[in-house]
Amino acid sequence: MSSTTAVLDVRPLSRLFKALGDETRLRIVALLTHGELCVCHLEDALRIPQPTASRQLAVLRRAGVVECRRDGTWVYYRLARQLDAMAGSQLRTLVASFGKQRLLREDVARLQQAKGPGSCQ
Amino acid sequence: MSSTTAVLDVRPLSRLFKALGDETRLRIVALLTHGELCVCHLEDALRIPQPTASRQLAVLRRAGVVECRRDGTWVYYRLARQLDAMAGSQLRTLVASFGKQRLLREDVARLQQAKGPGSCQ
DNA sequence: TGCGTGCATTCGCATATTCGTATGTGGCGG
DNA sequence: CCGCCACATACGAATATGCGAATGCACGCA
Repeated sequence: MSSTTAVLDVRPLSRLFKALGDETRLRIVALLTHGELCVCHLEDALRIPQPTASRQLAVLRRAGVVECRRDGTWVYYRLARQLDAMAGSQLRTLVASFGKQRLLREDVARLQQAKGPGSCQ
Repeated sequence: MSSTTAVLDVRPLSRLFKALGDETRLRIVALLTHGELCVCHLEDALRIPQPTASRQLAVLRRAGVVECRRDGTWVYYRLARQLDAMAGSQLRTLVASFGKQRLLREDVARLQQAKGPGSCQ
């Protein structure tokens, strides 16, 4: 009856957008679009200091955008599967857009092979 | 050669996400998904004070998310066509998601007919 | 057990965002 | 011309967000 009741919960979506509304975080997501990366890779690729990388990754993690996996000394980040349907649609659209950026793809490939296949040693 | 050069300009996209990263603004966009509305409609539907509506609409306008048209005393807002390709994709995905929300559609329809067909008189 | 490395967190400060309140502006009617 | 209406904008206070610098923590290794 009343249109004041939340007929649509926009909170998951607004949380996603808030996390993506920062250039550094968006560049991180762009890189992760092409596969998982560890923090040192992101620092190198984006030329950002280590605490910045770590902090922005924490923001993305708290927003459910990324998740991480520890492998010995290194921590690998990847995009997380979205629980909210609309958030999932938006992130899939974003991944599709970034996937079309050839230069970005090449950047990531160069980055990964420069660091050796699959690790940071 | 250097991967520091901005291989991908994320600024238009981050501007869009920053604008959408607020619950009130996202609810406004959700309503505008179904057609243009004047400010007083938005105030009523969202139960927000007038300066809040006006301010958030200004934020959306400066971010290029919405545009407005003056009709006498009233100002009608609608979603704006996106210049940036990736921003356009995101907004289209959002519109598609919101369009599937039946309750929201009904809310808007009720709102518009309660206010009379096409104006605020 | 001590040290180095990769990553996370804390602190302090500068800047940005949000909201309520008050005020300004433009258009219409009397 | 005056007053009303819809809407926009200018404050000021509270809160949030950003970064650099420093510190903490976990893991691997000698």
